[in-house]
Amino acid sequence: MSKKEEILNAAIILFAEQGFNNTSITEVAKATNASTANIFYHFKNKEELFLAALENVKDGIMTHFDEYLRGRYFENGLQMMEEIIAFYLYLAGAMQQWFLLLHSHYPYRLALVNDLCRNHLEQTYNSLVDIFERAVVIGKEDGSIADVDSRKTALVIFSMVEGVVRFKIYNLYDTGALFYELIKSCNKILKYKE
Amino acid sequence: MSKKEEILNAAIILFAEQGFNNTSITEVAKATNASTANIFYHFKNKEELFLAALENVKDGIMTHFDEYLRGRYFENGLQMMEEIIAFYLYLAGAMQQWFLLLHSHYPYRLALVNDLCRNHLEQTYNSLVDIFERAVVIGKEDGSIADVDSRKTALVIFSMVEGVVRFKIYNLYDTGALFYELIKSCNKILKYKE
DNA sequence: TGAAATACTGACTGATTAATCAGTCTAATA
DNA sequence: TATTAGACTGATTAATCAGTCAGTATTTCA
Repeated sequence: MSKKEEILNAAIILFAEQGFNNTSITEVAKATNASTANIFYHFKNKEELFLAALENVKDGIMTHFDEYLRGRYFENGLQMMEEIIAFYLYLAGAMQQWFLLLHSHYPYRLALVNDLCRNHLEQTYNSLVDIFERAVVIGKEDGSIADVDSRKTALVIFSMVEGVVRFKIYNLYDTGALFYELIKSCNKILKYKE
Repeated sequence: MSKKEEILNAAIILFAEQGFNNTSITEVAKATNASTANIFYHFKNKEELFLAALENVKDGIMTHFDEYLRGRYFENGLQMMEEIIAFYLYLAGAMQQWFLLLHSHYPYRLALVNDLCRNHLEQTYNSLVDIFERAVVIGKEDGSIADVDSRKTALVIFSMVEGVVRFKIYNLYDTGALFYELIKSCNKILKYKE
């Protein structure tokens, strides 16, 4: 791993755990045995380091999902949705820094004035909702899912899962005990037509 | 309004919009035409100011919900749940600063080392989930809601609503268009037994 | 080997930070 | 009117911050 990658990985963890404004360049430097000047050699300024971290998180999530989905066979759309949710919750636990970074307020504030930041966030979320939507569309075709609005239903289920992820990474509720309830609720939303 | 209350209100807005670490005491002072020294006269330090802000948010949410629920009549538990969700989303829009503060990472990090902070967060969320649970229990009694696990179902629905609130305050998706889908999904979760 | 490009550092700067302190103002009361 | 307590301020501090710069290692390749 190059020094640049090392700095980037340390930045992701520190920004995620302590926030952007509470993480100093000196801390990132100490964590990687680099000088502060070296960090500014690899990254123009602190904001650009954060954007690189956010992009890295985006790529990481996408790569993991692509790898998970590639070549995998699902019985039907409903089962696909269940497994996607399970994988999403697994990933949020295994790569907690990524989701802490995505759940922090800073990038959303930055996105209001920085196009690159807005693009990273949009791409991340749209790709994820797309995966959820794909499961709904497939399920509607094979009959395992009722005739619902694919996009909106995918969004509601995604927001439900994101709510649980937030409880998990913020230590609010024991989400392990909530998992089966989440899957059951998802099933009801998808199976029944109202 | 006393100077102390004025400072507290400004602090809530600034902490919510910019985060704890990105808000300086000087900013709070400027916003209230006070000296920085005066802020430290009313609040021991910056952290205590934040805790006072968090407590104020907790009290505000509780007061608004108490007022909303007091004397109100609901047809049945299912309808009560629908109206609670609608009110929660209304409140999250009207008092956006409160929910921005509650969704920021800082208080959850502070809660790990500060009992008072942990208590504020626990009280806030437990009170809210309690309200959701009450609706489920009432609905199970009057037959409008199926025989589900009251607490867990309340938690899943609450996390779904919190997910949508996050989308709303972070400007991620147009949640107005999602509202009816949210209510429909909630209905399915509560009406059907699996 | 030597030169050029890349990677890296120590020392520094001006700005900003939370917090302190000695002392002033104001309003109520005795 | 004199006393006093609470509210408030200006000036200051030591520490920390992001970012700069001149110069030194290290690597690459002709």
